Amino acid sequence: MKGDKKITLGLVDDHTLFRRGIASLLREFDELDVLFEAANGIELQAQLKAHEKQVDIILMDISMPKMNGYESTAWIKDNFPHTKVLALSMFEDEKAIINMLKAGAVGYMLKESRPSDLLMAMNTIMEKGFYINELVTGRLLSSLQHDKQTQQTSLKITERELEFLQYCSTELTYKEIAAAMNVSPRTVDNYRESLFAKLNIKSRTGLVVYGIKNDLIKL
Amino acid sequence: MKGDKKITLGLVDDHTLFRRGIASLLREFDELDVLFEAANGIELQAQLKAHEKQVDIILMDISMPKMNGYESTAWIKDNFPHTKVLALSMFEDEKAIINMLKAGAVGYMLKESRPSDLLMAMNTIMEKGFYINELVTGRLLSSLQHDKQTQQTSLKITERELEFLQYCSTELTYKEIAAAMNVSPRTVDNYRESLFAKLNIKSRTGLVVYGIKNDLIKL
DNA sequence: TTTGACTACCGTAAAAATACCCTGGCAAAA
DNA sequence: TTTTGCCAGGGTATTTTTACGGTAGTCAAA
Repeated sequence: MKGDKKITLGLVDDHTLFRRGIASLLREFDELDVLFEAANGIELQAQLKAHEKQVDIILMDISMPKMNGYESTAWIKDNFPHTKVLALSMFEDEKAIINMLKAGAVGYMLKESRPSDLLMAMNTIMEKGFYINELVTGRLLSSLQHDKQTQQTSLKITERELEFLQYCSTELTYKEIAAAMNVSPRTVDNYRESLFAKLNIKSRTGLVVYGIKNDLIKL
Repeated sequence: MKGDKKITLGLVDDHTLFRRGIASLLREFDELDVLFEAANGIELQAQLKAHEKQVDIILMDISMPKMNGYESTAWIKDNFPHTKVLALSMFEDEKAIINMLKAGAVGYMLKESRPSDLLMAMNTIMEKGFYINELVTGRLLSSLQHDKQTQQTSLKITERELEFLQYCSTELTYKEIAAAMNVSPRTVDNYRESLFAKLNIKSRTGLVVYGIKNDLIKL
Protein backbone atom coordinates (compact mmCIF):
# COMPACT_ATOMS: atom_id res chain seq x y z
CA MET A 1 0.00 0.00 0.00
CA LYS A 2 2.96 2.27 0.40
CA GLY A 3 4.96 3.50 -2.54
CA ASP A 4 8.40 1.98 -2.96
CA LYS A 5 10.03 5.41 -2.87
CA LYS A 6 11.45 6.58 0.43
CA ILE A 7 9.68 9.45 2.13
CA THR A 8 12.10 12.35 2.39
CA LEU A 9 11.90 14.33 5.63
CA GLY A 10 13.04 17.53 7.26
CA LEU A 11 12.86 18.21 10.99
CA VAL A 12 12.35 21.63 12.51
CA ASP A 13 12.52 22.01 16.28
CA ASP A 14 14.57 24.22 18.53
CA HIS A 15 15.04 21.59 21.22
CA THR A 16 18.20 19.95 20.07
CA LEU A 17 17.81 16.80 22.10
CA PHE A 18 14.30 16.25 20.86
CA ARG A 19 15.24 16.95 17.28
CA ARG A 20 18.29 14.72 17.30
CA GLY A 21 16.33 12.06 19.10
CA ILE A 22 13.52 12.04 16.59
CA ALA A 23 16.05 12.00 13.78
CA SER A 24 17.77 8.99 15.26
CA LEU A 25 14.46 7.27 15.81
CA LEU A 26 13.17 7.90 12.30
CA ARG A 27 16.40 6.80 10.66
CA GLU A 28 15.66 3.33 11.99
CA PHE A 29 12.80 3.10 9.53
CA ASP A 30 13.83 2.00 6.06
CA GLU A 31 11.00 3.80 4.34
CA LEU A 32 12.10 7.15 5.73
CA ASP A 33 14.97 9.37 4.65
CA VAL A 34 15.76 12.21 7.04
CA LEU A 35 17.41 14.80 4.84
CA PHE A 36 18.08 17.56 7.32
CA GLU A 37 17.36 19.16 10.68
CA ALA A 38 16.82 22.81 11.55
CA ALA A 39 16.43 24.63 14.85
CA ASN A 40 14.13 27.34 13.52
CA GLY A 41 12.53 28.79 10.42
CA ILE A 42 15.62 30.64 9.31
CA GLU A 43 17.74 27.52 9.32
CA LEU A 44 14.92 25.69 7.59
CA GLN A 45 14.94 28.13 4.69
CA ALA A 46 18.64 27.65 4.21
CA GLN A 47 18.33 23.88 4.35
CA LEU A 48 15.44 23.73 1.92
CA LYS A 49 17.26 25.92 -0.57
CA ALA A 50 20.45 23.88 -0.23
CA HIS A 51 18.81 20.52 -0.97
CA GLU A 52 18.11 19.65 -4.57
CA LYS A 53 16.18 16.57 -3.51
CA GLN A 54 12.51 17.23 -3.05
CA VAL A 55 11.43 17.17 0.58
CA ASP A 56 8.15 15.34 1.02
CA ILE A 57 7.29 16.11 4.62
CA ILE A 58 8.54 18.52 7.22
CA LEU A 59 7.90 17.80 10.88
CA MET A 60 7.40 21.22 12.35
CA ASP A 61 7.43 22.40 15.92
CA ILE A 62 5.37 25.50 16.68
CA SER A 63 7.33 27.18 19.40
CA MET A 64 10.69 28.34 18.13
CA PRO A 65 12.79 31.45 18.44
CA LYS A 66 13.51 33.67 15.43
CA MET A 67 10.85 32.26 13.12
CA ASN A 68 8.05 30.19 14.56
CA GLY A 69 6.02 27.33 13.17
CA TYR A 70 3.24 29.46 11.71
CA GLU A 71 5.51 31.71 9.72
CA SER A 72 7.70 28.84 8.64
CA THR A 73 4.73 26.80 7.47
CA ALA A 74 3.31 29.70 5.51
CA TRP A 75 6.70 30.28 3.93
CA ILE A 76 6.96 26.64 2.88
CA LYS A 77 3.48 26.72 1.39
CA ASP A 78 4.48 29.71 -0.69
CA ASN A 79 7.93 28.61 -1.74
CA PHE A 80 7.82 24.82 -1.74
CA PRO A 81 4.19 23.98 -2.40
CA HIS A 82 4.89 20.27 -2.89
CA THR A 83 6.40 19.96 0.57
CA LYS A 84 3.83 18.99 3.22
CA VAL A 85 4.06 20.24 6.78
CA LEU A 86 3.04 18.04 9.70
CA ALA A 87 2.78 20.04 12.93
CA LEU A 88 4.28 18.49 16.05
CA SER A 89 3.22 20.21 19.24
CA MET A 90 3.34 19.79 22.99
CA PHE A 91 -0.15 21.11 23.43
CA GLU A 92 -3.62 20.13 22.46
CA ASP A 93 -4.71 23.68 21.83
CA GLU A 94 -7.46 24.49 19.41
CA LYS A 95 -6.13 27.90 18.48
CA ALA A 96 -2.70 26.51 17.76
CA ILE A 97 -4.20 23.75 15.65
CA ILE A 98 -6.32 26.19 13.68
CA ASN A 99 -3.44 28.54 13.15
CA MET A 100 -1.14 25.81 11.93
CA LEU A 101 -3.74 24.45 9.56
CA LYS A 102 -4.46 27.92 8.29
CA ALA A 103 -0.78 28.45 7.72
CA GLY A 104 -0.88 25.37 5.53
CA ALA A 105 -0.05 22.38 7.71
CA VAL A 106 -1.67 19.13 6.55
CA GLY A 107 -1.79 17.55 10.00
CA TYR A 108 -1.29 18.13 13.70
CA MET A 109 0.15 15.66 16.17
CA LEU A 110 1.18 15.72 19.81
CA LYS A 111 4.65 14.94 21.03
CA GLU A 112 3.02 12.34 23.25
CA SER A 113 2.29 10.25 20.16
CA ARG A 114 3.87 6.89 19.58
CA PRO A 115 6.44 6.53 16.81
CA SER A 116 4.16 4.13 14.97
CA ASP A 117 1.42 6.77 14.95
CA LEU A 118 3.84 9.26 13.51
CA LEU A 119 4.87 6.83 10.81
CA MET A 120 1.27 6.10 9.98
CA ALA A 121 0.50 9.79 9.77
CA MET A 122 3.32 10.33 7.33
CA ASN A 123 2.19 7.44 5.17
CA THR A 124 -1.31 8.85 5.16
CA ILE A 125 0.00 12.21 4.11
CA MET A 126 1.92 10.67 1.25
CA GLU A 127 -1.16 8.86 0.07
CA LYS A 128 -3.93 11.36 0.65
CA GLY A 129 -2.09 14.61 1.08
CA PHE A 130 -3.34 15.20 4.61
CA TYR A 131 -3.74 13.50 7.98
CA ILE A 132 -6.85 13.79 10.08
CA ASN A 133 -6.92 12.57 13.65
CA GLU A 134 -8.88 13.22 16.80
CA LEU A 135 -7.25 16.63 17.12
CA VAL A 136 -8.10 17.70 13.60
CA THR A 137 -11.79 17.06 13.32
CA GLY A 138 -14.31 17.83 10.67
CA ARG A 139 -15.71 20.57 12.83
CA LEU A 140 -12.35 22.26 12.92
CA LEU A 141 -11.86 21.96 9.20
CA SER A 142 -15.27 23.39 8.42
CA SER A 143 -14.65 26.27 10.78
CA LEU A 144 -11.54 26.95 8.75
CA GLN A 145 -13.65 27.56 5.67
CA HIS A 146 -15.84 30.14 7.33
CA ASP A 147 -13.35 32.17 9.29
CA LYS A 148 -11.09 32.98 6.44
CA GLN A 149 -11.54 36.66 6.91
CA THR A 150 -12.08 36.53 10.65
CA GLN A 151 -9.06 34.44 11.37
CA GLN A 152 -6.79 36.10 8.88
CA THR A 153 -7.20 39.45 10.48
CA SER A 154 -7.18 37.95 13.93
CA LEU A 155 -3.81 36.39 13.32
CA LYS A 156 -1.99 39.60 12.66
CA ILE A 157 -0.32 40.32 15.95
CA THR A 158 1.85 43.38 15.57
CA GLU A 159 5.37 43.80 16.83
CA ARG A 160 4.40 46.07 19.69
CA GLU A 161 1.59 43.78 20.72
CA LEU A 162 3.98 40.86 20.78
CA GLU A 163 6.39 42.84 22.90
CA PHE A 164 3.53 43.73 25.20
CA LEU A 165 2.52 40.08 25.35
CA GLN A 166 5.96 39.21 26.65
CA TYR A 167 5.59 41.71 29.46
CA CYS A 168 2.18 40.29 30.31
CA SER A 169 3.81 37.15 31.63
CA THR A 170 5.77 39.14 34.20
CA GLU A 171 4.49 40.56 37.44
CA LEU A 172 4.65 44.11 36.15
CA THR A 173 1.45 46.12 36.27
CA TYR A 174 0.25 47.66 33.03
CA LYS A 175 1.53 51.00 34.24
CA GLU A 176 4.96 49.51 34.72
CA ILE A 177 4.79 47.81 31.37
CA ALA A 178 3.98 51.17 29.81
CA ALA A 179 7.08 52.62 31.42
CA ALA A 180 9.18 49.70 30.24
CA MET A 181 7.88 50.11 26.70
CA ASN A 182 8.19 53.89 26.77
CA VAL A 183 4.56 54.56 25.95
CA SER A 184 1.56 55.94 27.75
CA PRO A 185 -0.50 53.62 29.98
CA ARG A 186 -3.37 54.26 27.57
CA THR A 187 -1.37 52.78 24.78
CA VAL A 188 -0.75 49.51 26.55
CA ASP A 189 -4.48 49.48 27.20
CA ASN A 190 -4.90 49.54 23.46
CA TYR A 191 -2.45 46.70 22.97
CA ARG A 192 -4.32 44.65 25.50
CA GLU A 193 -7.76 45.39 24.12
CA SER A 194 -6.58 44.79 20.61
CA LEU A 195 -5.23 41.39 21.57
CA PHE A 196 -8.38 40.58 23.52
CA ALA A 197 -10.46 41.34 20.46
CA LYS A 198 -8.22 39.49 18.02
CA LEU A 199 -7.82 36.38 20.11
CA ASN A 200 -11.21 36.39 21.78
CA ILE A 201 -9.67 36.52 25.22
CA LYS A 202 -10.94 38.39 28.25
CA SER A 203 -8.14 38.50 30.77
CA ARG A 204 -4.43 38.93 31.18
CA THR A 205 -4.22 35.37 32.39
CA GLY A 206 -5.82 34.22 29.17
CA LEU A 207 -3.27 36.18 27.18
CA VAL A 208 -0.41 34.58 29.05
CA VAL A 209 -1.71 31.06 28.58
CA TYR A 210 -2.38 31.73 24.90
CA GLY A 211 1.08 33.17 24.50
CA ILE A 212 2.73 30.20 26.11
CA LYS A 213 0.73 27.65 24.17
CA ASN A 214 1.53 29.40 20.92
CA ASP A 215 5.10 30.07 21.85
CA LEU A 216 4.74 33.79 21.61
CA ILE A 217 6.01 34.00 25.16
CA LYS A 218 9.21 32.31 26.11
CA LEU A 219 9.43 31.34 29.74
CA MET B 1 39.44 8.53 31.28
CA LYS B 2 36.10 6.76 31.23
CA GLY B 3 35.54 3.46 32.94
CA ASP B 4 35.25 0.48 30.65
CA LYS B 5 31.87 -0.45 32.10
CA LYS B 6 28.82 0.72 30.24
CA ILE B 7 26.70 3.37 31.89
CA THR B 8 23.25 1.94 32.52
CA LEU B 9 20.37 4.33 31.96
CA GLY B 10 16.68 4.79 32.53
CA LEU B 11 14.54 7.42 30.80
CA VAL B 12 11.48 9.03 32.33
CA ASP B 13 9.41 11.40 30.21
CA ASP B 14 5.75 11.48 29.36
CA HIS B 15 6.31 12.68 25.80
CA THR B 16 6.59 9.41 23.98
CA LEU B 17 8.22 10.80 20.86
CA PHE B 18 10.85 12.61 22.87
CA ARG B 19 11.51 9.62 25.06
CA ARG B 20 11.76 7.17 22.22
CA GLY B 21 13.85 9.62 20.28
CA ILE B 22 16.33 10.11 23.08
CA ALA B 23 16.48 6.36 23.58
CA SER B 24 17.26 5.81 19.94
CA LEU B 25 19.86 8.54 20.01
CA LEU B 26 21.60 7.28 23.13
CA ARG B 27 21.66 3.70 21.91
CA GLU B 28 24.03 4.86 19.21
CA PHE B 29 26.67 5.40 21.87
CA ASP B 30 28.61 2.28 22.77
CA GLU B 31 29.35 3.42 26.29
CA LEU B 32 25.66 3.73 27.12
CA ASP B 33 23.13 1.05 27.88
CA VAL B 34 19.53 2.20 27.92
CA LEU B 35 17.78 -0.30 30.18
CA PHE B 36 14.25 1.03 30.17
CA GLU B 37 11.86 3.88 29.51
CA ALA B 38 8.95 5.11 31.60
CA ALA B 39 6.24 7.69 30.98
CA ASN B 40 5.89 8.76 34.61
CA GLY B 41 6.96 8.06 38.16
CA ILE B 42 4.62 5.13 38.62
CA GLU B 43 5.98 3.32 35.59
CA LEU B 44 9.47 4.17 36.75
CA GLN B 45 8.93 2.45 40.09
CA ALA B 46 7.78 -0.71 38.35
CA GLN B 47 10.72 -0.64 35.95
CA LEU B 48 13.30 -0.07 38.65
CA LYS B 49 11.94 -2.92 40.75
CA ALA B 50 11.84 -5.24 37.75
CA HIS B 51 15.47 -4.73 36.76
CA GLU B 52 18.11 -6.64 38.68
CA LYS B 53 20.84 -4.71 36.93
CA GLN B 54 21.87 -1.58 38.78
CA VAL B 55 20.75 1.61 37.05
CA ASP B 56 23.47 4.23 37.10
CA ILE B 57 21.64 7.29 35.83
CA ILE B 58 18.04 8.23 35.26
CA LEU B 59 17.21 11.05 32.87
CA MET B 60 14.18 12.63 34.44
CA ASP B 61 11.65 15.04 33.05
CA ILE B 62 9.93 17.30 35.57
CA SER B 63 6.47 17.74 34.19
CA MET B 64 4.61 14.47 34.09
CA PRO B 65 1.13 13.29 34.95
CA LYS B 66 0.50 10.92 37.86
CA MET B 67 3.88 11.34 39.58
CA ASN B 68 6.08 14.23 38.64
CA GLY B 69 9.83 14.67 38.55
CA TYR B 70 10.19 15.99 42.10
CA GLU B 71 8.35 13.12 43.73
CA SER B 72 9.98 10.55 41.49
CA THR B 73 13.45 11.87 42.24
CA ALA B 74 12.83 11.87 45.97
CA TRP B 75 11.51 8.32 45.73
CA ILE B 76 14.63 7.16 43.89
CA LYS B 77 16.87 8.82 46.43
CA ASP B 78 15.10 6.92 49.19
CA ASN B 79 14.78 3.55 47.49
CA PHE B 80 17.72 3.36 45.07
CA PRO B 81 20.35 5.62 46.61
CA HIS B 82 23.05 4.51 44.18
CA THR B 83 21.00 5.61 41.18
CA LYS B 84 21.72 9.19 40.15
CA VAL B 85 19.04 11.44 38.71
CA LEU B 86 19.84 13.96 35.98
CA ALA B 87 16.97 16.40 35.46
CA LEU B 88 16.02 17.20 31.86
CA SER B 89 13.77 20.20 31.56
CA MET B 90 12.33 22.55 28.97
CA PHE B 91 12.75 25.54 31.21
CA GLU B 92 15.58 27.45 32.72
CA ASP B 93 13.73 28.17 35.92
CA GLU B 94 15.52 28.71 39.18
CA LYS B 95 12.74 27.40 41.35
CA ALA B 96 12.45 24.23 39.32
CA ILE B 97 16.21 23.73 39.46
CA ILE B 98 16.27 24.21 43.22
CA ASN B 99 13.36 21.89 43.74
CA MET B 100 14.89 19.15 41.63
CA LEU B 101 18.24 19.46 43.39
CA LYS B 102 16.52 19.43 46.75
CA ALA B 103 14.67 16.30 45.74
CA GLY B 104 18.05 14.72 45.09
CA ALA B 105 18.92 15.30 41.44
CA VAL B 106 22.67 15.52 40.77
CA GLY B 107 22.36 17.75 37.72
CA TYR B 108 19.98 19.83 35.62
CA MET B 109 20.05 20.18 31.85
CA LEU B 110 17.86 21.79 29.23
CA LYS B 111 16.25 19.91 26.37
CA GLU B 112 17.96 22.39 24.09
CA SER B 113 21.30 20.78 24.93
CA ARG B 114 23.37 18.96 22.35
CA PRO B 115 23.70 15.18 22.61
CA SER B 116 27.44 15.55 23.22
CA ASP B 117 26.71 17.78 26.22
CA LEU B 118 24.36 15.19 27.58
CA LEU B 119 26.96 12.49 27.16
CA MET B 120 29.57 14.61 28.85
CA ALA B 121 27.23 15.32 31.73
CA MET B 122 26.61 11.64 32.24
CA ASN B 123 30.32 10.86 32.18
CA THR B 124 30.90 13.59 34.73
CA ILE B 125 28.22 12.17 36.95
CA MET B 126 29.81 8.73 36.78
CA GLU B 127 33.17 10.16 37.73
CA LYS B 128 32.32 12.80 40.30
CA GLY B 129 28.80 11.93 41.31
CA PHE B 130 27.31 15.21 40.14
CA TYR B 131 27.24 17.59 37.18
CA ILE B 132 27.52 21.34 37.55
CA ASN B 133 26.85 23.63 34.61
CA GLU B 134 25.84 27.21 34.06
CA LEU B 135 22.34 26.45 35.32
CA VAL B 136 23.53 24.86 38.53
CA THR B 137 25.92 27.37 40.00
CA GLY B 138 27.74 27.60 43.28
CA ARG B 139 25.36 30.33 44.34
CA LEU B 140 22.41 28.00 43.84
CA LEU B 141 24.07 25.18 45.72
CA SER B 142 24.93 27.38 48.67
CA SER B 143 21.41 28.74 48.75
CA LEU B 144 20.30 25.14 49.04
CA GLN B 145 22.13 24.83 52.36
CA HIS B 146 20.49 27.88 53.88
CA ASP B 147 16.90 27.59 52.77
CA LYS B 148 16.27 24.19 54.17
CA GLN B 149 13.61 25.51 56.47
CA THR B 150 12.51 28.36 54.23
CA GLN B 151 12.07 26.22 51.18
CA GLN B 152 10.60 23.30 53.00
CA THR B 153 7.80 25.35 54.43
CA SER B 154 7.39 27.37 51.28
CA LEU B 155 7.05 24.20 49.26
CA LYS B 156 4.07 22.90 51.11
CA ILE B 157 1.28 23.70 48.74
CA THR B 158 -1.93 22.16 49.97
CA GLU B 159 -4.42 20.24 47.90
CA ARG B 160 -6.96 23.01 47.79
CA GLU B 161 -4.32 25.56 46.89
CA LEU B 162 -3.14 23.35 44.06
CA GLU B 163 -6.68 23.01 42.83
CA PHE B 164 -7.06 26.76 43.05
CA LEU B 165 -3.81 27.19 41.14
CA GLN B 166 -5.24 25.19 38.28
CA TYR B 167 -8.23 27.49 38.09
CA CYS B 168 -5.92 30.50 38.09
CA SER B 169 -4.77 29.62 34.61
CA THR B 170 -8.30 29.91 33.28
CA GLU B 171 -10.20 33.07 32.48
CA LEU B 172 -12.51 32.61 35.45
CA THR B 173 -12.67 35.43 37.97
CA TYR B 174 -11.97 34.58 41.57
CA LYS B 175 -15.68 34.73 42.27
CA GLU B 176 -16.28 32.15 39.57
CA ILE B 177 -13.43 30.03 40.86
CA ALA B 178 -15.05 30.11 44.28
CA ALA B 179 -18.28 28.84 42.76
CA ALA B 180 -16.41 26.11 40.89
CA MET B 181 -14.65 25.04 44.07
CA ASN B 182 -17.79 25.30 46.18
CA VAL B 183 -16.34 27.75 48.68
CA SER B 184 -16.86 31.37 49.57
CA PRO B 185 -15.07 34.02 47.50
CA ARG B 186 -13.27 34.99 50.70
CA THR B 187 -11.80 31.55 50.91
CA VAL B 188 -10.24 31.66 47.48
CA ASP B 189 -8.80 35.00 48.56
CA ASN B 190 -7.03 33.11 51.31
CA TYR B 191 -5.74 30.49 48.90
CA ARG B 192 -4.38 33.23 46.73
CA GLU B 193 -2.79 35.18 49.55
CA SER B 194 -1.36 32.05 51.05
CA LEU B 195 0.28 31.13 47.77
CA PHE B 196 1.52 34.68 47.29
CA ALA B 197 3.17 34.56 50.68
CA LYS B 198 4.64 31.08 50.25
CA LEU B 199 6.01 31.64 46.78
CA ASN B 200 6.84 35.31 47.08
CA ILE B 201 4.57 36.21 44.22
CA LYS B 202 2.41 39.28 43.88
CA SER B 203 -0.03 38.63 41.08
CA ARG B 204 -2.24 36.03 39.49
CA THR B 205 -0.04 36.16 36.42
CA GLY B 206 2.94 35.29 38.56
CA LEU B 207 1.09 32.33 39.99
CA VAL B 208 0.23 31.03 36.56
CA VAL B 209 3.78 31.32 35.27
CA TYR B 210 5.13 29.69 38.41
CA GLY B 211 2.61 26.90 38.11
CA ILE B 212 3.46 26.23 34.50
CA LYS B 213 7.20 26.28 35.05
CA ASN B 214 6.90 23.90 37.96
CA ASP B 215 4.39 21.73 36.23
CA LEU B 216 1.72 22.34 38.82
CA ILE B 217 -0.55 23.56 36.04
CA LYS B 218 -1.11 21.44 33.01
CA LEU B 219 -1.98 23.36 29.92
C1' DT C 1 -3.64 18.88 75.89
C1' DT C 2 -1.70 22.38 73.54
C1' DT C 3 0.11 23.62 69.24
C1' DG C 4 0.23 24.11 64.44
C1' DA C 5 -1.66 23.45 59.81
C1' DC C 6 -5.43 23.34 56.89
C1' DT C 7 -9.88 24.79 55.77
C1' DA C 8 -13.46 28.14 55.67
C1' DC C 9 -15.40 32.52 56.41
C1' DC C 10 -16.17 37.93 57.07
C1' DG C 11 -15.37 43.30 56.28
C1' DT C 12 -13.07 47.29 54.38
C1' DA C 13 -10.32 49.85 51.18
C1' DA C 14 -7.05 50.74 47.69
C1' DA C 15 -4.94 49.43 43.40
C1' DA C 16 -5.22 47.27 39.09
C1' DA C 17 -7.59 45.56 35.25
C1' DT C 18 -11.17 45.81 31.97
C1' DA C 19 -14.82 48.03 28.77
C1' DC C 20 -16.24 51.53 25.89
C1' DC C 21 -16.18 56.00 24.05
C1' DC C 22 -12.86 58.92 21.24
C1' DT C 23 -8.63 61.78 18.12
C1' DG C 24 -4.61 62.03 15.21
C1' DG C 25 -0.07 60.92 12.70
C1' DC C 26 2.18 58.14 9.48
C1' DA C 27 3.35 54.81 6.12
C1' DA C 28 2.11 51.36 2.95
C1' DA C 29 -1.17 49.64 -0.18
C1' DA C 30 -4.91 50.15 -3.38
C1' DT D 1 -5.19 60.08 -3.67
C1' DT D 2 -7.93 57.60 -0.71
C1' DT D 3 -7.95 53.89 2.19
C1' DT D 4 -6.23 50.88 5.45
C1' DG D 5 -3.62 49.42 9.37
C1' DC D 6 -0.47 50.30 12.94
C1' DC D 7 0.93 53.16 16.51
C1' DA D 8 0.13 56.48 20.16
C1' DG D 9 -2.69 58.94 23.10
C1' DG D 10 -7.04 60.54 25.94
C1' DG D 11 -11.54 60.33 29.16
C1' DT D 12 -14.82 57.80 32.09
C1' DA D 13 -16.75 54.10 34.44
C1' DT D 14 -17.16 49.50 36.28
C1' DT D 15 -15.35 45.20 37.73
C1' DT D 16 -11.68 42.58 39.48
C1' DT D 17 -7.74 41.99 42.00
C1' DT D 18 -5.01 42.66 45.86
C1' DA D 19 -3.89 43.91 50.83
C1' DC D 20 -4.90 43.80 55.51
C1' DG D 21 -7.59 43.25 59.63
C1' DG D 22 -10.04 39.56 61.90
C1' DT D 23 -12.79 34.52 63.66
C1' DA D 24 -13.64 29.45 64.04
C1' DG D 25 -13.82 24.28 63.34
C1' DT D 26 -11.11 20.11 62.55
C1' DC D 27 -7.47 17.06 62.76
C1' DA D 28 -3.00 15.39 63.61
C1' DA D 29 1.26 15.79 65.83
C1' DA D 30 4.02 17.08 69.79
